[in-house]
Amino acid sequence: MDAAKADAGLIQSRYRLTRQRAAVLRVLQADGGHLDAEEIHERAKEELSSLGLATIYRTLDLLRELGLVQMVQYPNAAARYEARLDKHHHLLCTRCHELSDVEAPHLDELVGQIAAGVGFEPRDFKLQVSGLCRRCRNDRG
Amino acid sequence: MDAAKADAGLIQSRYRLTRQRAAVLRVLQADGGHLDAEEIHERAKEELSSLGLATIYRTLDLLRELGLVQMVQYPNAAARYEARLDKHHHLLCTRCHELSDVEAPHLDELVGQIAAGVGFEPRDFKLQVSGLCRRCRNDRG
DNA sequence: GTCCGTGCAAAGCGTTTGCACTGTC
DNA sequence: GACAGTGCAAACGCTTTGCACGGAC
Repeated sequence: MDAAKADAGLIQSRYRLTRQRAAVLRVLQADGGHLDAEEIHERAKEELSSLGLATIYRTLDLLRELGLVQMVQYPNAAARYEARLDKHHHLLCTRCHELSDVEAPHLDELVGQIAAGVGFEPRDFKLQVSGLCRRCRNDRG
Repeated sequence: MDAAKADAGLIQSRYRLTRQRAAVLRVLQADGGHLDAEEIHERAKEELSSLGLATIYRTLDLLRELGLVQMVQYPNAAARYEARLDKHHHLLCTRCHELSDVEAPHLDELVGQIAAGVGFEPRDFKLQVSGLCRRCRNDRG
């Protein structure tokens, strides 16, 4: 995949592209979901059994710094990571705890307006919505 | 203050209004800001020196359950609590780490639309914006 | 040979829990 | 006297760190 190669190149431009780092990135890009450090560790170990959890955390920091992964943090839960790069937001189902992605087309402007009103210069923002996902809603309100 | 009395009444309706609980609520209502458990502990101890940190956490859970306080959670930081009850959102300055409040008038509708688009039933949502506050922006971008 | 990256284990931090005690009804 | 509420200390879960080793330049 071209994207994967580009990402590998980005890592190499500033750091060594080790087997460990490649494995973590591969896991995140393959899954497309929202994995926590331990889940990433499990999966990456299938490929590189000696891999330690500390390396996962260090690699995730690095990938975040390079802008290759994003982190989502919800209360009372481990941080979750995703390779998805485009601007998007999260819907958390309070029943099945599934996290899904949505785009919010006009939110940028709205945030810009809100921030401008109080002299704040926004650099990034996250919308986190909790409620019931389609499935849980049908299963039983 | 009437509001304080009403809140005390709400606690009493389901739990005992102990000196510890009153102290925590008083601290939060007096400050109006965003304090973490340890800060609340410090301040409440001025009033009740024997107070333990575990009680602070237990009380905050209870006040949250009663809807008297809200919690804000940012990555790599202790949870912060505030007595403010109306719907609002947060601006976090990445330079001075100050957290400030804003209202987002038309956000409800937008969130409703976004969620409806994917069959999600929103129950609550939070917008968290990071960037530079007015002061830090002037001090030096 | 230097230095970056790693694995392991230990430490760190905010938070929660177990338990015996206390005060209120 | 029952029981909700408390303080203390220990345990918890996620994450970070110290340190000695290993491998790439």
